Amino acid sequence: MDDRRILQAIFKKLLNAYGPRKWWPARTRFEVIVGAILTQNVSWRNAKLAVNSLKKARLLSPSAILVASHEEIAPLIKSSRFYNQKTEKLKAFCAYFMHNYNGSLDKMFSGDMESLRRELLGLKGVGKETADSILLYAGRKLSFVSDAYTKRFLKRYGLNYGSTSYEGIRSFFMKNLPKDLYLYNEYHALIVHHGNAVCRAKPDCNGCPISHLSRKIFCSHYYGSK
DNA sequence: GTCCAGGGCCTAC
DNA sequence: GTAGGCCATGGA
Repeated sequence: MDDRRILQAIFKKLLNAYGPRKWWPARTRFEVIVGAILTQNVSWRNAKLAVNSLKKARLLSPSAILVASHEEIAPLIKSSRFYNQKTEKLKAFCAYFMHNYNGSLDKMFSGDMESLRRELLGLKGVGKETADSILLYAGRKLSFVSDAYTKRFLKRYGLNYGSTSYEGIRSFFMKNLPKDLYLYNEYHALIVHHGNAVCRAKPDCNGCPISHLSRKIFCSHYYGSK
């Protein structure tokens, strides 16, 4: 089987086993962006607590975040860890967003995807994973999200012998998957779910829905090799 | 008590 | 280009 077929077969098995993950769990596109920043290196549970605190304080809008002081925002997002840095990241994004797009998500996402990606990457606090999450889950753009889970996933199942850098992994998926938003959306979410909830809970691979598809049967605990 | 989550920045080499 | 320190919560 070539890479395309393997990726499709794995997706079908994951989707069948776990069902649609329905990402991103947010009510609005702006909430997706805030969540993407707040979930950096912290569990989604803790990030969500912070999002809800902002919402409760009526600070879940670009203009409100821009006007509010650091001292107002930071305590509200304490649960998301690194709250001082994340306060500045949120304010930096909102300043950029209001200044360049007048607070219009439609306007921001209307142009060329790769140039918007470069723009987002130029912002303080927006790295590759966050930029791609924003593009895919808030902008519905065909930008595949890679991360540490994806890297371990490919290693474990013996895929992608090429570059294992972030960009290498991203383009591996984008080259070998049909250009389908639903597929991009669910694939990343399923990899995270599989690595997080299942492989970590059952390190012996008992019940793993895709180990039989692996080129390199490697069922020891893949979290041992970050 | 330890470990680690849906990272990114900065600096040193 | 990459390795390491930093940021500094909350649940298991």
